[in-house]
Amino acid sequence: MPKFVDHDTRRDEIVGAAWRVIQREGLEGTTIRAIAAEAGASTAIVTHYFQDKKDILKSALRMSQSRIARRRKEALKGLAGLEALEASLAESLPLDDDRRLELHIEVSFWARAISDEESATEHLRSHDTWRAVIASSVQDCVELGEIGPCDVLEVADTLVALVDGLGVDALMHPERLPPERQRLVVRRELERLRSSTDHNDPVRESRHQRVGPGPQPLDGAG
Amino acid sequence: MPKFVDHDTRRDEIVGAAWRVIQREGLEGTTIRAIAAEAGASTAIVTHYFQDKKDILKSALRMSQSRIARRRKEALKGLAGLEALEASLAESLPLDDDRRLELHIEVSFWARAISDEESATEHLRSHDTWRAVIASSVQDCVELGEIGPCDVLEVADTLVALVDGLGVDALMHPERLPPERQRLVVRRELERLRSSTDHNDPVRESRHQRVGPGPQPLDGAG
Amino acid sequence: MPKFVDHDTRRDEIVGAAWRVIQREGLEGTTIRAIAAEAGASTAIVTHYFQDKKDILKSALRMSQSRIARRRKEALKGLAGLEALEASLAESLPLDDDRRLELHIEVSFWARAISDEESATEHLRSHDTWRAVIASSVQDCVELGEIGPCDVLEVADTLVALVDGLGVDALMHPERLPPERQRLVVRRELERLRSSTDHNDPVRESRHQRVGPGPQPLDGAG
Amino acid sequence: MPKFVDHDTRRDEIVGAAWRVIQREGLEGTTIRAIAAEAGASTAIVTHYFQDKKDILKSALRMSQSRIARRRKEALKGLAGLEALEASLAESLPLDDDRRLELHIEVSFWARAISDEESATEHLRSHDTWRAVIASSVQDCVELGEIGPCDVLEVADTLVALVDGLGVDALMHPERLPPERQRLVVRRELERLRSSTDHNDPVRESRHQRVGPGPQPLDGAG
DNA sequence: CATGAATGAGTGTTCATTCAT
DNA sequence: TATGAATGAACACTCATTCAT
Repeated sequence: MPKFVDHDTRRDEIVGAAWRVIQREGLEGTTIRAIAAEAGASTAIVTHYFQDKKDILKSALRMSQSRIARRRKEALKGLAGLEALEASLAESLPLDDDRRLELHIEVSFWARAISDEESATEHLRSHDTWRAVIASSVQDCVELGEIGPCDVLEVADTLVALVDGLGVDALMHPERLPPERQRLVVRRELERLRSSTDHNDPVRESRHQRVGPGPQPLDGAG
Repeated sequence: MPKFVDHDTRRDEIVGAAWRVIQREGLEGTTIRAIAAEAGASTAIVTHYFQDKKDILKSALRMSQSRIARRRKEALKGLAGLEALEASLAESLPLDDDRRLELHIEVSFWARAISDEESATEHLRSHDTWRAVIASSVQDCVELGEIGPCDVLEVADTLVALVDGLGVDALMHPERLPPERQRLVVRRELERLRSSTDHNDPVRESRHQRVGPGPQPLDGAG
Repeated sequence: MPKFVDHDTRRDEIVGAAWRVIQREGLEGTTIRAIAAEAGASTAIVTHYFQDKKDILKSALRMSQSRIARRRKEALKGLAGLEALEASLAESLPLDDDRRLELHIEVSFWARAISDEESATEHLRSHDTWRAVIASSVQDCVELGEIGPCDVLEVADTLVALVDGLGVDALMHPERLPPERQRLVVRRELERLRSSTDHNDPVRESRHQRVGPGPQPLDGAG
Repeated sequence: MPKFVDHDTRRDEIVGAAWRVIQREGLEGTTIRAIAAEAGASTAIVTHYFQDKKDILKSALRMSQSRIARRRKEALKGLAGLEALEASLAESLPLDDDRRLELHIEVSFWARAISDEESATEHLRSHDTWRAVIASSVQDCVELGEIGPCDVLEVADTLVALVDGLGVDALMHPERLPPERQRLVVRRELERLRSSTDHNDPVRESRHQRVGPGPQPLDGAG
């Protein structure tokens, strides 16, 4: 007659505890003991639900990544073009406590992803997905004519990098980069993206020819 | 008289060893023992030259920061406007092994700066300086007429965030963002910055007279 | 359910091991490693049952103090007057191996109690109790008429000091002060105490009726 | 051309520094570094003037012992009998800062003398000398008729133990046993010694009218 | 399912000591 | 004579992990 405990629920509780510890103590200061204490359980229960410490941390990271990914997807619903793009980018910024927590977890694993091959692969998996989403969203803007023809992947790399950097800067110095400031930076970037391309293109409807190696998106020669 | 050893030189050697260990093992895996071994010395030598572990790590970070800062300053020499701005931004990117190492060290301390107040202050010190340098460089571009009037600080925040994000992305996924790709992203961002603002400035030709070597640093299209 | 181990028993075992190490190696030579080895366990077990080293040592001292206190109390049972006093004092002397061990532990902390405020307070707590017991016992002798009226607290200070000094002298030089010698010193001190005061008490015979087992505890002269 | 430094003077300075460190930090907390710092010299100089740490500590103890011994001897000058005895005993009590310091040093080595054979021998050397001095002084009192015939060595053991215990008690709890209290305890002890014996001396009646009836307290021979 | 007991490896740090100058 | 450099051993303590219950 086992206790009525949902295995997955218990796991999620522990991952949640791990999140809070990581946020409070940093990844280095995160110990199984601390996670157990935060979850109000014994030390051994953590290794009961997870293989080992690595396993908990990986789970914590993955849950963070999947939550952010879900948010981004949901942010796109009902929107299109630049509006959708901006909404999606905003989901990766630490605009409120929830997103701050999730992003903090992610950033905590960045250093690891630089040194460690396995962590790098893990990170690439999620990062590539995001990059593809952004690229697709940019492509959508182009097709809608909101921005002129351009190297979509390069723009995606730019936006991803901008939001990554903006996010970590805001986490480190929230008073310098409060939510409104972050939004402004992203909005202006998108405005520049638009104005730097579309004003050169009076006949932009026809523009969709753009594809392939394409014209010179940057020097506005087109 | 004591043994002939230059105190500062020895300290630098140890900091160098610390760098290599941080790069190889990550900040968490960096132990005094490992640093000592890397420096080819005994454990106790580290606490002979440094107060404690915190002291070594702080020294390692500061040396990294000051080297990057020096590079940025030197990159500006003899240049002006967008050319100078681009050169300075490039110095913060992991374009070669030296810069990769230095940036890796910096990024390793980011997570710490989010959780820990003291680390945050330490980071802010160096980050603010950089932001000011970039802002001043942007202002220079405006005055030169290379870009139109704009919110200089906001643009600085954007560029700093972009380079921060681009740097860490490139460190994590060097094959995805090789040096040339990084340069391209930055160049295009500056390009957009120019084209999105200067068309609002009909009198820019006159202003361009002020400039030194060349008005169109990026594509020379004119 | 966890392993069947009695927590307190295990703690006592470790304290016992600590005692033996302190006796053998001295307080300075007492390391957690040595205690663990003496207890036949791993190093970490000590910090499993105790907060830290300070905690073990404090426990070791307190157990020693409480054992001695218990002995003193038991020694008084069924006795009164000088007989009781002598018995109680004797319990603080290193007359056999058990008492030698316990006293050795106590003396080991004396130096600490001189320098360190906290240790001093800790020592005072136990020392005051003892002094009060002795004073009360002396008072009893006075009331029984075995010794004449006197400054009871001063006599208590004297006896406590004598036994403290005699104990440590005997621990350092057991061959010079074997058990019989220690007993003799105490007995003669009490003898002097009696003979130097009781001539002032002409009515002491009548009072002696009150006493229990025997009125002339020391020489039985009546 | 060597510096003009008197070897012995320098040694004494270091020993003095060691004293202060022992008093402040306790014997366990006394490190060569701390002694060197206290003496305002480098670490290596300590091992230059002394073989090793043991050597410094031994020297510190011996200097303390010899100072106390010299004091005791000087205290006897011009005095005789009980007066001399009391003066000599007083020199072993922590009645002022100097004596407190010296006694503190001594007591710090007691625990060591219990465990360690060599320290015990070292202590015995000085303790025996003192005991002999006291015994001789007691003998002097007997011969002067100030106290009656008695077991001189036993009385010496008593007085030595009393002063040892009183000294350490006063060091641990100076507010409980201020100088005056210590003197009182010793004086009363000597008074009891006198009054409990001298009435047995029929040839001294004139001197001690006041004595009572009392039997011979110790041998009960009557 | 859950837990306290127990461990061994490893942490930063301190120490007395030796060495070259 | 004097000193900083350098070391290796030892310290208390923490950790992730395993085991028996």
